[in-house]
Amino acid sequence: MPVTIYDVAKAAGVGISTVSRVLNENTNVREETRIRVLEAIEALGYKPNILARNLSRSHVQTVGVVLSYLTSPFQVTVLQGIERFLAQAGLDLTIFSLESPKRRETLLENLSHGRRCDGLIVISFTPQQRFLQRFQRYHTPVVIADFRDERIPSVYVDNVEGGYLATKHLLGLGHTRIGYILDHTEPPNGSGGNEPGADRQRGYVRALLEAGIPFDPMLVSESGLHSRERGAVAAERLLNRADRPTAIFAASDVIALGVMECARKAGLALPDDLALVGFDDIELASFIGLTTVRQPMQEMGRHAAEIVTRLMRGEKVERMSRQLPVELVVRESCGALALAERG
Amino acid sequence: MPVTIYDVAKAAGVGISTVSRVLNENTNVREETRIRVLEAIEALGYKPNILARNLSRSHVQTVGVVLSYLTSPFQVTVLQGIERFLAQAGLDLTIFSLESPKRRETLLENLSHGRRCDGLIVISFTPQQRFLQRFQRYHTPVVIADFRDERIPSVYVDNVEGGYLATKHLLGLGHTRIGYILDHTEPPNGSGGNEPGADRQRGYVRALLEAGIPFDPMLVSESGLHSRERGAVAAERLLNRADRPTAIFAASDVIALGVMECARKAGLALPDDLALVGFDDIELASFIGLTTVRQPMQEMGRHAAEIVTRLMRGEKVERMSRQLPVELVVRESCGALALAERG
DNA sequence: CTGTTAGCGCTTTCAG
DNA sequence: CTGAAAGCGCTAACAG
Repeated sequence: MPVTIYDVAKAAGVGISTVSRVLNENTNVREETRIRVLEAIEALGYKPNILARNLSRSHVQTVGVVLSYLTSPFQVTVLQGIERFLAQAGLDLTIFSLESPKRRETLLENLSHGRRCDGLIVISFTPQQRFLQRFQRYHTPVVIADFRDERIPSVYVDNVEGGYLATKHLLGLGHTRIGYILDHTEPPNGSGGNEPGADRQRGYVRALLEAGIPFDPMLVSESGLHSRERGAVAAERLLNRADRPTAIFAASDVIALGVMECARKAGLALPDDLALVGFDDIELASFIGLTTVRQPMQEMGRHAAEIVTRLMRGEKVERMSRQLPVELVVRESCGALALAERG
Repeated sequence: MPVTIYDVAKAAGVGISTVSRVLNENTNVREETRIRVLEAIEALGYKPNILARNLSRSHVQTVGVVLSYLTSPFQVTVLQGIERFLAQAGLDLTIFSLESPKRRETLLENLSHGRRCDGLIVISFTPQQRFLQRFQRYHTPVVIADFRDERIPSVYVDNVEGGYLATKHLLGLGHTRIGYILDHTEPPNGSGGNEPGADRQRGYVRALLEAGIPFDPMLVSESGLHSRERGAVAAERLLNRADRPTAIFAASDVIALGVMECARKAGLALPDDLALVGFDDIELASFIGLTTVRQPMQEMGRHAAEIVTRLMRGEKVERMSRQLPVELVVRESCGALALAERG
């Protein structure tokens, strides 16, 4: 029913390959013929069938993005950066949300087989070796955002530096008992790479040591996830101690939110009773006046998208992996939002 | 290079159509043969080529979601609901972010032509008639979330009721000068349908009238977008008046955030100097203790996804359009986050 | 420059 | 039940 390349060819009085040529902007077509074909296309309202084209070219003009939670402001912001780049590049973006670690396996299993996308961007984790190999066999480039892995192109920040900056700031404020809350130490599926949370901890420890303060493992708490609830629970462990810290460095703003919530319940006022520094600088941070370490989230996405895109086109990419800068953003440390007694 | 259906057929000593049959779980295959084919598939590590399958079946196993901003917590939450449903249904999800109204035209233009997705979910706006027709010609079902349009399946809430509930609550608190901030009155591209913001205003007016308070147009302010910044600007117009309102109903939580920011700058304490009610109940609302009208965002996404999916399969859908309930969630109205003087 | 022809890998009649 | 063969609509050699 729909008009095909044959209809156009017939209408223009040429062969289908000529139509294909003008469609693909191949130069080997006489201007005159080109016009004629274009007119036929216009007249018939012809639109190439993407499915057929995909099969022929064996690609799908799509890049996939694998992220763990659509609920994470950080990941969604990275996604924004990716989306913008891809949109102007004329590529489709399909998202795969993990939600559970087990889905990660099965998803990657599927993804690495069928040609569902021409390139893949993975946010905040690194796929296991076998998947990487399979993607390679299919010539599907994979790049990671927010995670550093020597094996594949990665876009990340200097998390050690970030942790250092945050801690240093707290130290500068006169704090000596500084807690640290991270998501988790162990990579969920033990597949190499540098966990951001662990790196931030290294920076934290380094700053401590430089200031002559011994590292106290009891001051580190794991939340498991980057979520407010879990952050609050992790904070509670720290804040319930007799020798509770006077300041906390949270590995993400979302966790910091949990800390705030916990502090509020405990009747601790920020920043007087408890100083707080987050990480990421999500949109919300400026609203609540949270001091944090800013990561260029959109930029990360943009770079990752640019890299996969070029790799997909077979272009040579100069810097396959890129480290982006972090920056400490000092705010009133939630002072603007003082506590009020609950009803 | 990769193993095809022919390789499997040869290895199993059958014809390719038989392999195809077992692949598609067609019953007309002798159990014995089936096993043999399955073994060959296993042995060769065969994976069907999706591109070829797509061309043959002329579909892509993908549904597209068109949203205006990936920065909108509301839309992202609806997206979550969609994603969950689609993932378990084994369908891919590709997202199209608008960002600018002009992109909307070109995007829909493209989308409505090529078979890039088998179904489409549009969030918070309604496509123009010509696009709808084109999608219909291609048998691509379109459903809308967060917008009601008689022409196509829509999932929405009773916004009039929502506005009524919010206003009624404020009235109950003793307020008589209640402001209303909405995104915009005019549909950006004048394409019919019921604008949520306008409906909420109807509920607002109704509540006012019922309480014997005349509707004052000067108490309504437009922000243009659902954004904190724009919300703050719109709030400023209201709050700068000599006869400023003592309460504000914001058409979204994000706008309410802007109102809070504005109030903070103006030195107004919530909820004492200014009462506030938002709309949506985004994740953040509970954190800051904002009273709001909850919409079941994930549910909206889920329903929309379910409807397109069934429509794609040619199934009959009982209720093509669905209205979901709204609910007033009373919180301390930001009282928990009292003001503190700025440095 | 341009037309012919052979696939891309799978689904789907249509005969056996 | 099963195989042969004809597409799906487009791209890409390969001859002119």
